[in-house]
Amino acid sequence: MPAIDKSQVAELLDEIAILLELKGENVFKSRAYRTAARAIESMPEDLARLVAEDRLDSIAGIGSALRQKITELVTTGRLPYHEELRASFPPGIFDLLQLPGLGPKKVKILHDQLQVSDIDALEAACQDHRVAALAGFGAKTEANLLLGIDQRRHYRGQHRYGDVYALAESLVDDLRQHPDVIRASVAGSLRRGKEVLKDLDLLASSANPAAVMDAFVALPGIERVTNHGETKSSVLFGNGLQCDLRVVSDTEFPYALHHFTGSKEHNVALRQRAIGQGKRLSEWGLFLEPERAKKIEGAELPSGEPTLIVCRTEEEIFADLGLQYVPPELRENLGEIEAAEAGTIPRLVEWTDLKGTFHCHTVASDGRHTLQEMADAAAELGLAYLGIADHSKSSFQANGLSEERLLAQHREIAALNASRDDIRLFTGVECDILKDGVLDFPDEILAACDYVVASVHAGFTAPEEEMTRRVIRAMENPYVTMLGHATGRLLLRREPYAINLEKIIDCAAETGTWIELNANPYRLDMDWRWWRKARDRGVRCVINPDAHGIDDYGYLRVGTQIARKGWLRREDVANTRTLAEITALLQEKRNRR
DNA sequence: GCCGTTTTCGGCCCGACTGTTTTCAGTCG
Repeated sequence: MPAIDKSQVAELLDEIAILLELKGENVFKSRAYRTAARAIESMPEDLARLVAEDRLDSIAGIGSALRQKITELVTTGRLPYHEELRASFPPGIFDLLQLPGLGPKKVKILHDQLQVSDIDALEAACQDHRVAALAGFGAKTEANLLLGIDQRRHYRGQHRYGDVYALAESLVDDLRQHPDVIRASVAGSLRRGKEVLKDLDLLASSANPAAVMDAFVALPGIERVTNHGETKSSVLFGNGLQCDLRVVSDTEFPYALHHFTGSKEHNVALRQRAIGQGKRLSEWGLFLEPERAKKIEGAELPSGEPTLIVCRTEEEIFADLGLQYVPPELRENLGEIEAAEAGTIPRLVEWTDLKGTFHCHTVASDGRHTLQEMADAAAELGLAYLGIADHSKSSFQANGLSEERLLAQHREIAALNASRDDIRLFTGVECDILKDGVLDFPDEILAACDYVVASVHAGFTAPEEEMTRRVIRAMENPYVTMLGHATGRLLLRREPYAINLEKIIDCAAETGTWIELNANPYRLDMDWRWWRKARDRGVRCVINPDAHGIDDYGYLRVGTQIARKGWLRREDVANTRTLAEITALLQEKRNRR
């Protein structure tokens, strides 16, 4: 039996918490399970050892009942208590909880009174107006639920970049290990760094495609093979992600890679350019077409059959077309071809350019790791500085810090800084922007921080004008260094709140406030479509992981690709600066008042 | 279900917002 790990235990405890809520149990009981889940997840010790030595209840939040259950789970791999709880509800009930406006209480009512056990049943009940007739529900709730169901359908079949790229990399690695594979790469929208994808496209070159295909469809983790051909196969993973692999000859590889990377709009524009030069570009090659060439004024008149213009790489394809190389992230036909022609494609920021980062949480608010652990992991990653930013007091749900706790954390940080020289910690706070744009802490507290992230965490439904005014007012506070997750969106889960980004960018330019590129894969906020404009207005970007644990530093890579997609260069991103430079930059921002 | 105790019970995290209600429950952050 494989050992069950901490995160699996935590996940199971969280599920028990949900089931208890659905049962209508004491809310503090379910909260106790959640607390225990967080405690297990974030404790440094080895779980199996703690169980073996019967020291579980030395952990705060774990008493005798949870000690017994966790011990049973870890030693036997099973927990009948959980299995019985789960068996008392239909599996579709968890989907219902995902709908906005539905919590455990209402789901319980729907389940008990209308026998609604999944999304489809809920939709039918709403359409029959059986839901509105229930006590505590009404016409508006019914309409909102239908809207939520609709939105969910719209999201179905789409995947977040952050949920896909690790799988994609391991698949490409697997392909490269195969003796018959010459070259392999991710293609499609993932390679372009799109924040949301419909499927995953892979490409390989080989002289023996059938062998590569056979190996591909047999890779672990594949749930179903939907297509298994000589040059193209499609498989389905457990999370519903479809993955296509195409295999071509190595000669065709660069053309195919360019073609399957897209975007369609970019490809169309590039093909038109080829035509203008008497050439033809497709997934199979770049050809010189004598018939086309003849029509071009002043062109030499070659004769005979179309001939392949041999390109070993994508770079050579662009070069033959008289263009600078266009990185995949820019291939959206949003001006990249014109820029490549003019030679003005910038050197885009790379994730190895990042020297440090900001906006990281600790156990002081809702993070999973201590200050020390967060610092150690960041140092190990090679970061020279780390900005801490736990929640401010209004974020009760996230255990936001009071003034006193914040200042205590500052002392802790000062002590850590004094004791080590491998990394420098900056004191900071993720300060809530309250209803009218007032910040959650007075200026003297903000002034005591090395930097401040200002974020909206409540009142999402305000009209655009009000929200914009609110955020602008916060940004006008000279102690605010950067704006956190500018639109509050959660990809494939929650739409952004209404806000006028044009005005926010203008305000950032005027006040020198940085705008965060929140690299959390659910957020990737501000959206890449706005960054080029922001950059041109002189607005500084800062790529932050919004880390709630040491594993979240990996988001920085995702965030950097989104920054690239927004045409950002190293100099546009504040945290590419060295420690000395960033220290000066923070000071410079403060001095603007 | 945990915790702490002036210890074996009683408190446990707060407040805005929404939609349902005429005073509040549920959801969300």
